[in-house]
Amino acid sequence: MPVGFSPEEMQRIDAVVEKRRRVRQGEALYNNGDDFTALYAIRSGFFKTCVTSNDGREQVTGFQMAGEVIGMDGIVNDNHNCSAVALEDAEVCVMPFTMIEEMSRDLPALQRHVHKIMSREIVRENGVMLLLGNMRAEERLAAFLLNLVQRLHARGLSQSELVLRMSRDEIGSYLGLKLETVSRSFSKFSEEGIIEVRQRYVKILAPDALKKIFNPQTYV
Amino acid sequence: MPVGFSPEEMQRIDAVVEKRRRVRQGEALYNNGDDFTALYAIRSGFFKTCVTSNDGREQVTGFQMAGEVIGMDGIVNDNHNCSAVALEDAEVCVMPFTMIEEMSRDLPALQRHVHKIMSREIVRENGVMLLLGNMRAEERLAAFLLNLVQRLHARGLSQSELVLRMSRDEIGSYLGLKLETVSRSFSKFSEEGIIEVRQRYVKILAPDALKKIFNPQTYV
DNA sequence: CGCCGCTTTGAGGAGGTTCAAACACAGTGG
DNA sequence: CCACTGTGTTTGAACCTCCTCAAAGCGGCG
Repeated sequence: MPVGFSPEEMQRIDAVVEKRRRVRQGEALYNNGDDFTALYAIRSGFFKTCVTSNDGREQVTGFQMAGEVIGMDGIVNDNHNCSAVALEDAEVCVMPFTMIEEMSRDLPALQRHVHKIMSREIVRENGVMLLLGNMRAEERLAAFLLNLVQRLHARGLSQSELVLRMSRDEIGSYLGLKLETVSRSFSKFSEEGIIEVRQRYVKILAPDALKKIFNPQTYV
Repeated sequence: MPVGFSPEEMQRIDAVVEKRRRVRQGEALYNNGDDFTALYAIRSGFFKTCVTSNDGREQVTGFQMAGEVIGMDGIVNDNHNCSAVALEDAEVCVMPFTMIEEMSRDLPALQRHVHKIMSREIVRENGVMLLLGNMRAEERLAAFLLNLVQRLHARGLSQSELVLRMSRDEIGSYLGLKLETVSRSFSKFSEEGIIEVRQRYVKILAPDALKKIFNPQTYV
């Protein structure tokens, strides 16, 4: 959330953010087609968002963690275009979008903040498109791990150890790979001593090797 | 642009939109890294937007035509995250973003409009991710052609004939395929009597067949 | 006409998928 | 306590799609 508001302003902002909602592991915060009413700020827990083609193929479009905002997909058509499912028990702030719009008319800093959040999502998706369109399996997985650990580190967690909240299948869906390919790539990294893997526990032993895989040119 | 404004409001909106800029074929409207100052509404012409990885791989993230707005990628970091290149001579409205923000504080309908445009872009990119992550070459190309012709049709052009503004290479980059694969898929469609192709001229002979390829399940 | 960029087409190869089986681990119940 | 089940993961082998490399074709323009 942005900073630099007066006490009264903070009070108004708090009002938007006061409503909470708990989502249990496996439950959806919202589903494709649901009416759009609010954006959600994740207070705790871990989500995946995914879209589905009408013949049933699913694409995970992102994994979101505490501090991130989801639901922007619903604004265009007043109903959600994707589903957000909790990968672990979670709590979110429900921020009614009409209130956000109302307030951001009075508070330029908030307005700018909202715009930045949406723009950040556009830029993130540009990056995923680059990954899906150009990278090979191991590059994708390296990029994924580096991104994940970097975000976790920004939240005070380790920059080398992590416990994946999602299955191989969900990683594969996000990266445009089959779960077997994800598993094989994990094994390969492990054999090469780059990471240590035991199920969902991952320890990054050689972050530079991962970065080199992700972006070969830089290190040649 | 939204509707339902009073005369004075329209006047203010016109002021935002009054500045024009011409971009010749092959020139960039903005480049990756450029300072972000404005959004651009395309008045005429055709653009591609693309991101580049630091080892030089390029991913076309979209093709944009008259009536569409580009530049939202620049809002987060106050500089552009991708490049927008004209594929044919083009003219855009330069809409300074500070003016957009200022005005949308006064005009809720404009504010909502801005939000929708950004949300639409997020949703569009979700769709591309689904395409890149799940579809095979011919499905991608079918989806691409159908999307293109639908957008052209919405602008009063034919719903069966079109002239591609982009090369096979650019189509391939957008679809996560090599140009040869794009070319082969075109040829395959042509052999099957689904389309007629001569270089960049394409005529869709059997739109239903294309739709069937794009989304097999629906027609089984 | 001859050059150049783009496109088409072919042949061979690589990376990822598919199918299948075995394994790990958590939870359940005898 | 341990076998039993179910879900998720790993690993192997065969296959397929798409990529790579190469050459020829097309079309526009000086």
